[in-house]
Amino acid sequence: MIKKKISIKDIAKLTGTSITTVSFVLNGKGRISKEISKKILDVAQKNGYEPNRMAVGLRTGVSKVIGLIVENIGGPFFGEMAKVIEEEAEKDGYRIIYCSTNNNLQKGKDMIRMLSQQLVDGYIITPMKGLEKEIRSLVDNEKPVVLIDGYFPGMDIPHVLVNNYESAYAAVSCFVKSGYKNIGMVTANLELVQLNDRSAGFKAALKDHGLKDNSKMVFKVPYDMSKADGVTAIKEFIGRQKRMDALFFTTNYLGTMGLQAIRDLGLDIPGDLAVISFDDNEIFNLYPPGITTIQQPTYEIAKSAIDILMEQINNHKLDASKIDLQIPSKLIERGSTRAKVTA
Amino acid sequence: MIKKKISIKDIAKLTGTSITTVSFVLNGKGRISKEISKKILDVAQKNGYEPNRMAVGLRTGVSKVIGLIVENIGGPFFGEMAKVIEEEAEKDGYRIIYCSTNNNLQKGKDMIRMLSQQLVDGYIITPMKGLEKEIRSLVDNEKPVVLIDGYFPGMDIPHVLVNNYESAYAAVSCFVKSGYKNIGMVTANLELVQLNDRSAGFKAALKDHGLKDNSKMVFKVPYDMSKADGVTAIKEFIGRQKRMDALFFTTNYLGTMGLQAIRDLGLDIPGDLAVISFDDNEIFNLYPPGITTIQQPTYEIAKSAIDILMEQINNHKLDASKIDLQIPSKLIERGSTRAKVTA
DNA sequence: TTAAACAAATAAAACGTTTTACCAAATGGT
DNA sequence: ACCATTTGGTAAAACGTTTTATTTGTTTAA
Repeated sequence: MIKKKISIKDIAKLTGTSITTVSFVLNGKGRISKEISKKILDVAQKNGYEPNRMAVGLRTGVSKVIGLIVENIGGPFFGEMAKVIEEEAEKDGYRIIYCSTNNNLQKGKDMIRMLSQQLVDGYIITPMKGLEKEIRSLVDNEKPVVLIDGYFPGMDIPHVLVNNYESAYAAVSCFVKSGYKNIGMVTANLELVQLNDRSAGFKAALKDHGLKDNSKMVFKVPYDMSKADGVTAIKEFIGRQKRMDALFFTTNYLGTMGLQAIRDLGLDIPGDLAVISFDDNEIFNLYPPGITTIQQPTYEIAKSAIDILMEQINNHKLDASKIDLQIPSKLIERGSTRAKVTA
Repeated sequence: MIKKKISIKDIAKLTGTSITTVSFVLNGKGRISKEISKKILDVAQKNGYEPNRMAVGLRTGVSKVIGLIVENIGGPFFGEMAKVIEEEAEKDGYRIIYCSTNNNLQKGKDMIRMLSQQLVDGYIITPMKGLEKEIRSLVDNEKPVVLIDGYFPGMDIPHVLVNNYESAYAAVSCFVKSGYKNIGMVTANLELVQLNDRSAGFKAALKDHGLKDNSKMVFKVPYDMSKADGVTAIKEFIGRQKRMDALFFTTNYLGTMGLQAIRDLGLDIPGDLAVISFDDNEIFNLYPPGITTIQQPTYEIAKSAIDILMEQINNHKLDASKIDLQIPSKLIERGSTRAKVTA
C-alpha cells in the first residue's frame, strides 16, 4: 500500500485547475477566488500534500537547513547548544544538519566544503585555528555565518561566546576573596582563542591582586592525551607544587580529570586545595563539598547565535553591533572555595 | 568577489562539449574518450565544481541525508549516539539531520512528517508510545527505518538496544551477591518499553532470588517533575522506607537525582543504602565511593543502528524487519555495592 | 560492397517547484 | 460606447541534474 507522493500537478488535475493556480493558493501569492482556493486546499489537505523540498530548494535556492559545525556534538556543552539551536531554528521552519570536527582541521574544512554544495542556508561554527580562509570564503560568498564559543581575532565575523577573560578574572578574585593566594591553573595545550583569553584573564587578575605570576603553577595538558594519562599528568603536576592552595581549571573536561586526580591523591577540598572549574555541570554540583564553577550561559549563547543567523538570513544585511557578543558568565560558588581557615 | 557556483552547463561550455558528456564523465557512466574526459575533469577540478545536491536530489530522489529523531540530542546518552552515528554515516557520504522530541508525541509526529518531505533517505528513531502509526507508514512506504533504545512490541521494525531485562536482572543479582536483600527501585512514570523491560527484569530477579516483591519499595517519579521536585520526591520516598538497604535507579537522570537525595538525607553509601544506576557516567565514577552502574554499549548500539540502516538503503530489497538486536550491557561494580557488613 | 555492429557524443525529457509574463473577461469612469 | 483598469486565471521558462533515446561516424563481418 505504497502511496506515491502527491505533487502539485496531481492536485491541479484533481481540481481541474492549473499548476500555477495550485502553487499560488498553497503559497498565498496570486489572486485566486475563494471557491477555487478552498477546493484546492481541501484536496491538498485530504491527500496529505507536502511540497518536495528538493524541488523548492532547486527553484528558490533556499534549503531551509542550517549547518552546525561543532567540536563534539556528544559533549555536554555543545550538546546543550545543539538542542537550543534546534528548538529555536524550528520556529522559523529550519532544520539542522550537524557535524563534529573533534578539533580536526581537515574535518572542519571538509565539512564546510560539503555543506556549501548549496545544501545549507547558513552556518553556526565553532572556529578553530586554520579555518580562517574557508570561513572567510563563506562570508565573501554572502553565506550567513555565526561563530560560537570562539572567534578569529581581527576578522569581522559575527560571533557569540562567554566573556572568557572576565570570567577567569572573576575566578581568581573569588579565590582571593576567600583567602587563597597561591593559585595555580590547569589548561589545555590547544591554540584556541577561548583558552588564551581565559589564561590572559587569569594572569591579569593575579597581577591586579598583587600576586606573583608563578608560571610553575600553570600546567598545560596535551590535548591528545587520554583521560587516564591526563589524570596522571595532573597528579604529577599537583605533586610538584609546594605552596599551591588553589587550582583553576579552564575546562569542564579538565575539571573532572582534576577532581579525579585530587581524589586519588587523597587531598581535601578546599582544605588542601581550593578548586574552581570552567563550565558548570551536574558533577560539580554533586561532588562534595560542591565545586565552584563558572557557568556558561549556554542558552543565551545558542539563542543569540541562532537569532543573529536568522537575522542575516532574513534581512540579508547584518547589524554590525551584534558582531562581537560576549555574554557574562555566572560564578556558582560552592564548598570548594569556602573561606580559607588559616592554621 | 562573489563567484557564482559553477554548473555542469558551464563546464560543458568551457570545454566545448555537451551537458550529457560532462555528466557522464563526472559520474563515470557513459563511454567518453580519454582526452575529453581528462579535459572535463581538469576544468571541473580547477573551478572547484561541486554538484548541486538539490538538483541531484530532485532528479534521483536521493538526498544523502538521514534523519535522527531522539529524545534529547543534548543528553549524554543520545549525544554520544549522535556522534557515532554521524561518524559512521559520513563514511558513506551521508549527512545527519536531527531533532529532539523531548518525549513529546506531537513533536515526534511533526518531525516525521517534516522529514518525509523526501528530504531524507532513512531514519533512526527512538520510538515512543503513540508513534506507531507514523513509523509504520514510513516502513510501508519503503523508507529505511531503524529504532534505537526502544521498540514496538509486536511490530516487525528493526531495532537495536541494550538488553534491558537482563541488565536490570543483573543489577539485582549484584545486590544479592553483596548481601543486600531489601531492594527498592526508582523509575520514571513513563510508558516506555525500555523502562517496562527494566522493571520486569527487576521483578523477575527478585522472585528468582526468593525475595518478596514489595511494591511499596518501588517509586515512579512523574516525568514532568522538575529536577528539584524530583529530588524531594525521592527523599520522601526513601524516608518512608523502613528496611530498604539497596536502591536501583532505572535511569541516569534518576540516578543523579537519587544521589542528591541521598546526600541531602545524610545517608552513607553503601552503609545505609547500596546503589546501582542505569547508564554509566562520569559522575558515577567520581562520586564517592563510586556508584555501580549498568553501562550501556552506546557505541555498539549506534554502530549497529547505522549499519543496519545503510544496508537497507543500499540493498533496498533487504528484509530487515525481523532484526531484534539486544546488546549486552556491562555492569561496572564500584564502591556503592561493596559487600554488606552485617551489624 | 553493404549491412551490421560499435564507439563517441549529444538532444531532449524529466524530476516538482516558483515566478514572470500574458490573456480573457468583467468592471469602471467619462 | 469606448478605453482603462481590475480580477481571476494560466502557459511556459527556469533551477541543475540524470538518463533514455538518438545521431553520426567508424569498424567489422559477410
